[in-house]
Order: sequence, then structure tokens, then C-alpha cells
Amino acid sequence: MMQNSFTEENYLKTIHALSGRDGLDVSTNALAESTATRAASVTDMLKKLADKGLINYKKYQGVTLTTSGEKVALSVIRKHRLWEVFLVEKLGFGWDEVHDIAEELEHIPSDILVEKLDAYLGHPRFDPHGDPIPDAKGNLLDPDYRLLTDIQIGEKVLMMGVLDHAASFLQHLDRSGITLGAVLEVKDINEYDKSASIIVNGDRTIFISLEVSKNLLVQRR
Amino acid sequence: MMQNSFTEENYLKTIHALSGRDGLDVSTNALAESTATRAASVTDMLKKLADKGLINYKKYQGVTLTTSGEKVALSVIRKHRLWEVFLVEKLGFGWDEVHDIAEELEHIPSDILVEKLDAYLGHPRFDPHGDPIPDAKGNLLDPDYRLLTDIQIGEKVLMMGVLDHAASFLQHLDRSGITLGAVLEVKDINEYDKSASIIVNGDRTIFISLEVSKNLLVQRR
DNA sequence: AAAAAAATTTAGGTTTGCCTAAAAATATAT
DNA sequence: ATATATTTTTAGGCAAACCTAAATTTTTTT
Ligand SMILES: [Mn+2]
Ligand SMILES: [Mn+2]
Ligand SMILES: [Mn+2]
Ligand SMILES: [Mn+2]
Repeated sequence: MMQNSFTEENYLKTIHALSGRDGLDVSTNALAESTATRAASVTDMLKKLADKGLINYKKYQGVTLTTSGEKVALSVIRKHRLWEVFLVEKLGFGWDEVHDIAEELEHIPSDILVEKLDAYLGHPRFDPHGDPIPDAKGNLLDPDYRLLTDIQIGEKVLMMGVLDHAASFLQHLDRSGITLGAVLEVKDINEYDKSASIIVNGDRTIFISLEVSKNLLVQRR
Repeated sequence: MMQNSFTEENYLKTIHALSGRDGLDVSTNALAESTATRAASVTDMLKKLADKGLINYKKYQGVTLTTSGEKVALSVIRKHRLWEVFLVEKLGFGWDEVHDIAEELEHIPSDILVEKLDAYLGHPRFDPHGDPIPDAKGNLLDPDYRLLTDIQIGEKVLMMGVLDHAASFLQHLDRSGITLGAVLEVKDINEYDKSASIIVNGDRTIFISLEVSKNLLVQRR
């Protein structure tokens, strides 16, 4: 059985991300956008992935992952997130610095490496951004967090993850003192622009824009 | 400034290894052999590396690294050896299992990653096979070890490294109890086939063939 | 110093993953 | 339902890294 290339793995991971929890069809254009390539190049790759049995592809109809394609995607995601934990927990990187490095490390192929890394890290269940880490068999939790925009005034929630993974957003959260696991209490919501004042960990009050609220995943306590 | 590809880095590393401590010219055929490619492919790559100023190349005359090429080679070697230390010291791999994985990890580009890894490992000076690790500036120790074949009967030496890095050889040493840092005393050398009996760490006596002696780097105490 | 052998380079192809431009299919608007 | 717009595919090419076969250069032998 031939190995999947770096590029093929990235396509599979992207298809997984774009098809979301419901396994919706992913369009050629969406893939072109996400992979920073042109639609024609995507079509080329889709043919190859279909030939290898990794995706279901009918011309003009979009694609979904096959079972075998999903297995590959989940394995890459597992590696990505485990390496991110390593970079943050062991090497002392910030959560805003690890994505690009993990983007490369995720393609190192050794299964035994992944399992030893997982054990060394203490079998973490979430990565530094709050994203769940698939287990060795490809089981992936779907923790139904909600957006901070759905939380009522007076409610206290735990900060569990981010939707936007951009370094600039994560750095903004750092400056606001909003870290994974922080307790957030919605003190007030501005009618006009939906900006909010939030009490962080019971002491500091900060103001956050709707843009920020829309990207914060939280959980009732 | 364009980045060097995976493949270019491997060629530079191979040229470094083959030119030895004296910086001798490396032949096209030797490179073809070491990189498991054909001579014609090597010629293609040599032209490219010469264009990029990484090697000195005159047709039919063999190649040497330029200062800039050597810098790249040493950086790749540094990464290879640091990752090997990580795999053995932190993840618990055996010294016979890490080479192929490090062969991939050595191409992960981030400078800051390398420096954080180095610090995390406690700035190791040698890799699990006894090979010296270049520092961040590209300074590489040249410890003048000698071969066990050069040691007289009765002499006690420290086991410092291996010439052959093959898993089968390393596993053979494991079975013989010969590890890095072990004290070896040459008890007797067989006239006929130069095989020897050796006392390991002052207790066990083992017999080793010339083939093994030729691949053991040792140091007087 | 030729002739023969070995090493190296050139010539011409292949595959992978990308591109632009043009054609075809699908979706949307009138 | 037709026309228009959008999406997707096809056609034809390019660069990287490899290949085989054929030429060329260097080295070794006679
Ligand atoms: Mn990431
Ligand atoms: Mn992450
Ligand atoms: Mn190695
Ligand atoms: Mn080594």
C-alpha cells in the first residue's frame, strides 16, 4: 500500500475541516480557497484522491471523505494536536506560536512515534486551543460547547476553546487575560454593537467586541 | 532568500559526510551511491546547488561545500542529532530505532524550535550514537576517538561511539552489553582472525569479531 | 601514446503538484 | 423558459526531482 504524500494529507485534513460534524459535501472552490491553490489544481487532486479510494467524488457534485480517507485525516489531526501540546507544554511555546510548526510535524509518518509522544504527554484529550485530540483508533470527541454570544447576562461559564486560531486573535486573548479554563461572567451586553463587559476569574472586568465573543467557545459549569 | 528543499538538504548533508574532516572532493558516483539515485540525477542536482552557491563544482572534478553550504549541512546535522536525543532520552526509543525518524524531523525548518528543543534537552553535546552535536553557530567538535582495533591487549578504554549506525549493528551491541560509556578492556586478540575477548565494565567477558572492533570508537581514560 | 575502462555529463522522458485560459455544466435571475 | 452568472472541469504547460540511454571526459592499462 503506497503512502500518502504531504499534499494529499493536507487535502484530506482540509476536506475533513470543511465538511464539519455533519459530513457535508465540500466544494472545489472551498478547497481551492482553503489550500491557497486554484480550482483547476483541486480538481486534479480530487481525481487522484478518488482513485485511491480516499474520497467520494462525482464531477460537479462536491466531495466527502470515505471511511479510509477519514481515517487518514483523523490521524493527521491527531498528530497535529499532539505536537501542539508538546510544543506548548514541554518546549514552552505560546499557543499563538505553534500552529505553523505543527503543520509540518503532523506529516512525520511513524505510528510508534505518535503513540510514544502521546504517552509522554500523558494522553492529553485537548490541544492548547481546546480542540479535542482523536485517539489512536480515530475516535474524536464532539464536545458541544457554545459560543459566548449565546450566554445570558449574569451567567458564569468556562472558557473551553477558540474558533479562530489566528495568532493575532490568540495574542489579543492573552492581553485580555482570557485563557483556557478561565471563568467568564457576562456582566453586561451593549445593545448597540453587542460588545460585552465580562468578569474574568471573578476579578478583572474587561470589554470585548462581538468579533471576539463570536470566536470564544464556552461551557456552562 | 529562497528556502532549501528537503532534497537539497539531504544532498548537502551527504556531501558533508562524504568529504570527511579534511573537506575532500566528493565524486558524483559516491553521491549517487549514498543518496540511492543515479549519477545523472546527481549531476542535475549539483548544477542546482552550484547555482545557489552552496557547493563548489567544476565539471568532472567533484564537489566541496561552500561556507554557506556547510552552514546548511551543519544545521541539518544539528537538528538530526538533537531530535535523536529527544527520541531516546524523552520518548524512550532505543538507539537502533531513531535514525529514520530523525531523518524526517531534521527538515522541520523553525530555528526557534531547534533552540527550544536544545534547551529542553539540556544542551546535549553528543547524540545517542556518540556523534557530536554542532552548536547553534555551526561549530562542530572533532573528538579524536580511536578504533578499538588500535587498542593493545591490557588497555582499558571508554566506549564513545560507533562508526556503523545500522540498526542490526546497534542491536548486536545491545545483546553484548556494549553501551555508550562502558569500560572495555582488551583481554586477548586472536592472531588468526583478529577477533578479541573483551571485559565489559570489569565483569562480563565477551568475544567480538574484527568487524565489530572496526566499528567501535573508544577513548583512553 | 594508444586503447580500453570507468566516471561523468547530456539528451530526452516521466511523475507530482501546480498554473492559466478556455470549455462545459450548474445555478440564478429575469 | 431563457439568459446570465457562477462553478467546475478540461486542455495545455511548467518546475522539481527522478529515470535510461547515449555521448563525452578522465583514468587506467597495455
Ligand atoms: Mn494548529
Ligand atoms: Mn490546535
Ligand atoms: Mn541518525
Ligand atoms: Mn546519530
